[in-house]
Amino acid sequence: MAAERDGAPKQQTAKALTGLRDLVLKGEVLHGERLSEVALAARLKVSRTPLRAALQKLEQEGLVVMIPSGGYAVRSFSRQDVIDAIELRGVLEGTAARLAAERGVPPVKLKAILDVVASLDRVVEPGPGAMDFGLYEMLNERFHRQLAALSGSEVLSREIERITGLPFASPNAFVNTEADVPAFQRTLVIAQTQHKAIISAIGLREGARAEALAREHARLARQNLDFVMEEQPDLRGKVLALALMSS
Amino acid sequence: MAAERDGAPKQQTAKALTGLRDLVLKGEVLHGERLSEVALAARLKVSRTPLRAALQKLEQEGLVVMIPSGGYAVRSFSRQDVIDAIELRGVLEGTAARLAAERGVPPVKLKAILDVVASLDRVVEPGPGAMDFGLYEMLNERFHRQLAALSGSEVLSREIERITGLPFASPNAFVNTEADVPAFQRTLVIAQTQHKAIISAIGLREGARAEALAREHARLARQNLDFVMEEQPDLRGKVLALALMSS
DNA sequence: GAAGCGCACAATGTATACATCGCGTCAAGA
DNA sequence: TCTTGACGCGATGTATACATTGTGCGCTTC
Repeated sequence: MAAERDGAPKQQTAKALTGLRDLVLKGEVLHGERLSEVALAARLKVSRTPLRAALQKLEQEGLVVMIPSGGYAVRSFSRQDVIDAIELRGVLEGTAARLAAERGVPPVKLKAILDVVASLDRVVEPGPGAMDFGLYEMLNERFHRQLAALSGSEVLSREIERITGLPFASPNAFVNTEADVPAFQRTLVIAQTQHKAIISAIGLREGARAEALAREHARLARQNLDFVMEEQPDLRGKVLALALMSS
Repeated sequence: MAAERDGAPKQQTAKALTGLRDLVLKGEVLHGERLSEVALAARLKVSRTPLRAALQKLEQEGLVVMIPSGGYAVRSFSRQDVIDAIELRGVLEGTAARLAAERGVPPVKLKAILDVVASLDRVVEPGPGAMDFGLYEMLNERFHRQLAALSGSEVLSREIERITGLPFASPNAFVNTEADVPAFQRTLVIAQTQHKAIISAIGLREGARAEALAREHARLARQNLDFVMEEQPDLRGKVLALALMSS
């Protein structure tokens, strides 16, 4: 049959995409390993056509690379790559913050992101029970997405979304790890302070400050990376994204 | 036949890619127009499969967008989009310059880009004959490519290459126009001065200065854009890239 | 006459068959 | 024993056939 009976036809490529991403992120395919199209197609229960489309999209996302002779392989990231991706996110988000400050943002949008900040406050503040990390991730992602939108630049937002797609460059990349280490929980408080400062700077039209703050905010991720790599290497397994790192 | 007899099989997708890019850049397909796969495939003498691959790559490059209901359409860029893309190139190249300065670059690489600068000097300096704009474009592109490489960051270089792929964000976007307007030739002298200053700052490990200079360097493109749009609208036709602008 | 429904066409999304190219293996010769 | 060549397998790249979905037009009805 040309299209599937049960599953929703036309979403085969989405199925292949999410399936492939999972395989890569969970490390079920190793670095440099050549990705056999037929094997993957059989494994994901899709045809080769949507699978190749998914492979192409993953190449665009940067998770796989083309082999000169043909086909694709899982990309392996050096530690320097991870550092650079985090730095780049800081630069891009910094630019978004600066443009938002320089160009001004409509009050309704400012209010919306302030609401997110307030919600984050309630999550971060030490309460009786354990912190809801899932909720934190959701709100944190929303904050960063809205920050990108504040720039008013479609081009920039797209680029931020791209770099954020790299799993270890995501704003939430190290949140999972932090759940187990009490010292890490304090970094979330620091992050929240920076969130507030960034929005404050934008509201005051202080572009340079907003840019510097957003850059520094991304630096937090690098601190966490250094901590995981050098002081607590046993935590590496808990950060899914680092499964892609070669060294 | 499954593959072509005459042409090199496996390069059909490249053929479709370059052909499609030409069609879009030359404005032979209008903004928002739905791109019919069968029609394009027939026009470019390729099958639908490599054509769809090319369409997907062009979407990655940002020249076409997906239609929610399916298929692709030529993306139309607002003037703000063009401005933002230029700004973004400045930010990214600025980051490359800063990282190069902060991290240091091997002397052999510094020497290589200095050679390019010297060659540009010879092209820009007023001589008896007319200036060789083709040579300028080649050297200018090489300078910007090597500048990106000086950062030592693969991630950043890839991103710069991406944004530079947008025709109006290319360092050479407005060079063609300048050939006719004597006043524009002076901007090339200014640009060359900035080239030298950027490399100087990198050599002196002055990261902040290098970043600021590279940003300002991109600003030159925006000046040219403003000039074309507001003072000499008749020149718009000479800048191929601006055929993509809607307003 | 206008609005809503239904049908037919055309377009995309998917599956699969085919051709070519790269790579490994094996054998023969030096 | 090492090197070089050819052969075969398996892989990707390409073409095409098929199913489904979205869209536009015409008809019917109020």
